[in-house]
Amino acid sequence: MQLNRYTDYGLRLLTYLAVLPPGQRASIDEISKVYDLSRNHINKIVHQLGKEGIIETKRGKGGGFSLARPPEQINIADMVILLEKSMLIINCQTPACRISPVCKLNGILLEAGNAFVASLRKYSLADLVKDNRQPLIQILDLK
Amino acid sequence: MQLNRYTDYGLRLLTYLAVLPPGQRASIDEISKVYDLSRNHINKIVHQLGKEGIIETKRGKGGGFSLARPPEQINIADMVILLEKSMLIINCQTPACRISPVCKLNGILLEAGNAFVASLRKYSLADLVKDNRQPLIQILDLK
DNA sequence: AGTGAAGATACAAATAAAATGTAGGTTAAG
DNA sequence: CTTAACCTACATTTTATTTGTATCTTCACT
Repeated sequence: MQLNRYTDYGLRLLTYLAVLPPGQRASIDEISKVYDLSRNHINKIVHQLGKEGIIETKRGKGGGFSLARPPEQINIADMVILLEKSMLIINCQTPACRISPVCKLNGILLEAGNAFVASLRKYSLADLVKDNRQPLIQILDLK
Repeated sequence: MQLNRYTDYGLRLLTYLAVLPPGQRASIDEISKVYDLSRNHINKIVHQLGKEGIIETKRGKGGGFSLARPPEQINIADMVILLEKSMLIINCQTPACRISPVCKLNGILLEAGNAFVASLRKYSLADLVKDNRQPLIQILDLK
């Protein structure tokens, strides 16, 4: 019942980008250093988010990446769903459960999972930065 | 973002007990066989649920266990919280996140976790059995 | 009393998933 | 053509979960 670190790191990364002044780019190196996280993990996340169109990546010297849309338009729920491999709360198939054809548990857990996502959906990246951009800029050593 | 098998098995076990005619007892052997699950895992779950007072266990010949309260009074949310080791959605401490003092993410995820639990809280063990006791009895080979 | 069936308890091993690491490829700026 | 950046693939390590083995204790029945 815990999100993967991959997802966690992804959200930290997106927070970083939300704080970054528009027009500026971040690099994998920069982010893995400031948060002290596995460079490779950040690498993978950047790659995925790039493919998914959440961030715009630029190769080569002076390259890097930045949010593809304004933070207001990037929803937390979407990001969690994207980064987390699976949102299934239980797996009735493995190991197979013989009562699954008549079991109501799956529906109940599905509903709860939806409630989780619906709650997240109230927030966007902008909410992560609202009212605390300055302290974030300082801690993240930006500008 | 998935419950442990331990929790899953625990819920299957509780479903079994909810279907069981009042006054009857189940055994570890019986349950691990009918669901085809690790005997040891079921053993541990029975032990925990016994300690927590959810089920009443009886040692010795003719022993076994059954629900300590009527299914209506056993809430799904409570069972998930009990069985799952931790309900924390992320861990800002390990690996430590330097922005955590000013980070709003934790609060947002906490709120979502609460929404998850609140959704589960609408249901009790009785709801798992309502309207499908007969097919369950058949599949579980009871009586 | 003795036997067998049941849960209680402890620890060890195996498995799977996640996290991390290494290496080289590709692109683009200067 | 060199350097800085992302891209891609694969290998390794670590951790948590799951499963297994063994023994102890309790209790009913003979």
